[in-house]
Amino acid sequence: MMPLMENETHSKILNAAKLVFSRDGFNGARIDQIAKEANVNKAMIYYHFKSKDDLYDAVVDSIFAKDSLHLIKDSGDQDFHFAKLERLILFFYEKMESNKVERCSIIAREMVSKSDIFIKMRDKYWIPDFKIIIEILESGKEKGEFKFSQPAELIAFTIISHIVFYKISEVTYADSELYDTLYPKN
Amino acid sequence: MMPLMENETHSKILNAAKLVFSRDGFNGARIDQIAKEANVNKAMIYYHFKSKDDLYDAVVDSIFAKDSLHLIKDSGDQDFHFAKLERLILFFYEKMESNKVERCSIIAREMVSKSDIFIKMRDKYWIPDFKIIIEILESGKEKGEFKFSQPAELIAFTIISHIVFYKISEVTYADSELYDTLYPKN
DNA sequence: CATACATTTAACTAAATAGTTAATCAGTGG
DNA sequence: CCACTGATTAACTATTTAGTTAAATGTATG
Repeated sequence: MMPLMENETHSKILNAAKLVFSRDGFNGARIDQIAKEANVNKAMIYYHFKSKDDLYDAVVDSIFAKDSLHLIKDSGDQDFHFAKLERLILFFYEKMESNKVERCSIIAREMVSKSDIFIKMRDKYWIPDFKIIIEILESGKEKGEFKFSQPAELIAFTIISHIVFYKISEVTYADSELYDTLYPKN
Repeated sequence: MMPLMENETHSKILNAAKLVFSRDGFNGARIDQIAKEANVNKAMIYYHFKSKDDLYDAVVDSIFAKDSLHLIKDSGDQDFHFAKLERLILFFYEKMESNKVERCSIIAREMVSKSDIFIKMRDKYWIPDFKIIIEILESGKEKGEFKFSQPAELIAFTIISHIVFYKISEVTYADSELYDTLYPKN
């Protein structure tokens, strides 16, 4: 069979790795366990990926790389900053929804580590999203559509961090007595 | 020398363990490294603690056990719920400030794990704090001092989560270009 | 079929790491 | 000064774990 869509084994490994890394963290994750859950011989992991680090890197990229706010920054009506901001917030919320558990687990753990991967995530994925929100807040303020006296960075931070923490907590408080009240729809 | 204050070696180990566990996470932390940073022979760790898990447990307790909101719940003026809430929020903020890096690192990592320790932290330390805030919000609403239509749980969650995430992010964005704007005083 | 190339496997290695042990040291009381 | 107790050490063990290898198995192509 020709490699029609990237590669069957490759994606089986990547999917299992997503689950195991997000469940157990990088240091807690076991290559043998990933192989087992991918239903694949361990050596296949090293056939497709250089190392455990490399595999983790691929997992992080597959979760974060494809949904920067840049993708929709310039779509839709450009005149109304409120609608623009609303669209970005909704997009960001929905991106946190997709792969929620994997994404949130990795974010939470990486936020407080100082690994190379963390630096990459922060500077390559998070800060650019931050800046897009900041940009819209500031240009909306210039046009008189928004009014605020705090730095735009702080407003942007408040918006983003609230969504992120709300989603991380959804993972945290699942099975607890508060869950149903905090997350009524689920 | 008599063991005048708990034990010299014991607390040297505990302090080093706090640093190492919070920096590297439970699975990333090395007993040898803790021994090294505590300036203590490795076997001393097993003389004072049953296992790595037991040591981690002690670390978590030493960071979280001593500052429940219960401690100040009934202090001060009991008539004005706004002042009461303000006092609790301030206390909570200050408790997040003390041992900030260790506390936040452990919280962030434990939030998305499902370990026994996590369940203990959530049910023994976090949810009780939640409930104290909820209680005050509700009794303040009854007396007509507060007005809100959302469930009190959600308001309490919003208050607490914002402080927690703000502090976790302080650890996250240290050394980044956004740090000075988000955390101007430091 | 035969050659080449990609994929897969079981068995192996080397290093790391949590935990143990048996011996030693230092102080205290009789 | 001897016996006892708690504290401390260096050396050791058993296991786990990331990573390797060499051989086997397809799979396509001339």
